[in-house]
Amino acid sequence: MRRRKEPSRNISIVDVARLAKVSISTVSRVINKSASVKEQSRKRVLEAIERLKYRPSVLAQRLATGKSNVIALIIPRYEGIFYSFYALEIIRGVGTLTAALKLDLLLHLTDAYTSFNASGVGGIIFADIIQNRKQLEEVLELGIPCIVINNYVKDLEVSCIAIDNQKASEQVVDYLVGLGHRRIAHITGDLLTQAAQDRLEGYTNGLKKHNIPLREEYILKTDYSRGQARQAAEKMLELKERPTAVFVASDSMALEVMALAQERRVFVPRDLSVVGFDDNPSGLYGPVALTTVRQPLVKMAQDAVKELNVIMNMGVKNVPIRKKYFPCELVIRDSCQPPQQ
Amino acid sequence: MRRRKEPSRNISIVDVARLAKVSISTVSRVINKSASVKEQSRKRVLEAIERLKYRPSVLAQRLATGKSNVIALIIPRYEGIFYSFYALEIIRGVGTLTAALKLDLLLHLTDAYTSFNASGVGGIIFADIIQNRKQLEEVLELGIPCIVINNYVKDLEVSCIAIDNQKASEQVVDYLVGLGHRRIAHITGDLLTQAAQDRLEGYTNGLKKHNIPLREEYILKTDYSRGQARQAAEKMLELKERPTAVFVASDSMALEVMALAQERRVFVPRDLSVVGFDDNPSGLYGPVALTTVRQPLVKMAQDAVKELNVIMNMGVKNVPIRKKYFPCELVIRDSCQPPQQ
DNA sequence: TTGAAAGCGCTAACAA
DNA sequence: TTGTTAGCGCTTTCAA
Repeated sequence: MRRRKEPSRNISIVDVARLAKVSISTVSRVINKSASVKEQSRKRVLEAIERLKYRPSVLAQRLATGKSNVIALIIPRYEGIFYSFYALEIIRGVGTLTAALKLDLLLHLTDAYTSFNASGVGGIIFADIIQNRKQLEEVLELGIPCIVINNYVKDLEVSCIAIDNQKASEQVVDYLVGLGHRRIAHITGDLLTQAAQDRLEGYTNGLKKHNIPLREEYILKTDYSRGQARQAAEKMLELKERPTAVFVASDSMALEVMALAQERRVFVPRDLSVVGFDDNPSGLYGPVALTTVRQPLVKMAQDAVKELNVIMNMGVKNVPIRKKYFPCELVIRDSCQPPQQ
Repeated sequence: MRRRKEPSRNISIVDVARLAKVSISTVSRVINKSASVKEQSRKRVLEAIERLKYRPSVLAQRLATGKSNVIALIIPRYEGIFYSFYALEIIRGVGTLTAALKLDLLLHLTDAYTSFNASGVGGIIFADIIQNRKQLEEVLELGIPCIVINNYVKDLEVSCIAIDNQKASEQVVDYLVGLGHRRIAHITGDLLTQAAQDRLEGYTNGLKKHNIPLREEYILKTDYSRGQARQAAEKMLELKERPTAVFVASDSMALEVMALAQERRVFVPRDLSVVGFDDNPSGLYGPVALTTVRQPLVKMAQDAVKELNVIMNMGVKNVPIRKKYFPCELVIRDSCQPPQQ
């Protein structure tokens, strides 16, 4: 496996020093713009660097300074994560901001078990915690700067930024009840995720608030996949007392529900009102534009990078732990109307 | 900026050696499962590692071996890259396979200019080359293992894997002509990308093959964004001699075109046949399922990782350069029919 | 303003 | 089977 070094050694700081006729310390100084260097030597060094096409080894720099500008984004890899709008939005938010801050981004898709070697990483963003709590605990124990997004972690000393799914879901119920609905179903996401749990809780709280009794058969559980959404919808449409409205835990599932309804000649919104979650642009191009909840995923991700960067610069112990919620917004389009009598 | 090392030194191989009462070489040996170590010492080392919660520094390992298991995925950051189905599919393909091969994935979104410091990286995948050819050339010059996807680079000594956009586009024209269409328009993607160029070329070749004269006004240029797609569609629908079919360079743009057509009471497929490109699942949930071209993006990306891994293990000079095309597949759904007379 | 030298944490050749 | 030691390429004291 391991080969000997290629005959052509990499050019290093030593070569530059030799060519510029200075010591390596001086070269280091000009690279880092630290300390003062005589203009003349500086110029010679710069020239040498140019001529040799020298690039400092970030590895060696990190080893020597003990500082790394790499941040790792850890995304739990559950079934279908990659079909989710969610993942891309997070990557987008983190990706743009790390680039802007000149940080390197290590993308790590993890299952629950593989342990992640965080050495060499300056900070970590956990995009949700699903079955990988142990990883988080390990990182905290090592004192590596770290922040959790999309999961409001109550029982650990770690900063986190989450979406207020519960409140948003309550508002969805408020809205539907406001339209006159009483038979409101909920197709959940994967209840291993906090988001799905919170949406379910918001739904039940919402009903409670309006004195609408909870019905077991109106709660249909899925894993966020389109396949299960379809099954759930089938079950739902076959109920003797069919709901007049359904709140679906993601837009892509809501689209599947609408597609199935159409096949079954159940018309949205006339016969069935549908609300999704995500504000996925796909929701715009169907026969009926989907009413949904917009969550500021990109902003949340960017905020996380900003905050993490602060922690990395100030030191874990010098930044207070902060836990916050970002609000969502109900986006009303065409998929809901008052129920037919 | 630079702080002194925290008082609590990281635990290193030395600590483990001390605790296990062996030399650091022995510790290194058990970490790497290299050479043979007496079972007894091995056990002591393992225990020490456990007790100290020791994790080898990947930085130091890489520096010492000169080998890195990090591969960088460089994605050109043009407007809207992150809204593209393309980017996520690539990340998905690369992400899953790097995980499987136990490689770390560095995600780098680049504009044309920022130079990427490749030191510390074992290999690089360029996801398309748009305005960043210089980066590629630099990497090649440094002799870093590298592979380009989604761009068939003819004039550089580098392996590449691309989609056969041209052939696929010709087939689209064949199909439309086969249905009886002669007035076929094309809404292009960003012509800075090779994919968009090739699709345009396939379109023109297809027409030529069927002796259909090319019409300037039937070629509408965009940057792949939905906004420009809408503008292009508006222009197209206002032509005196309106096309009966349009081949759109991406599904998301095709959806926008269909949405606009509907607003204008131009019915798809009756009044206008539409073909997209990507096989984006969003195409399935509209009023009319979109006929499109399926491109094996994920496979291509995975193949790239495999190939890159080989290069990384064998050495750049010991692996022949290979350039290949992956074929596409026309997926016929409901958005096309013979033209009305 | 500069250079020598001691790390940073690890691997691997060599000797024992 | 083990330990000693010389790197890997850089930063950073310390002394000059």
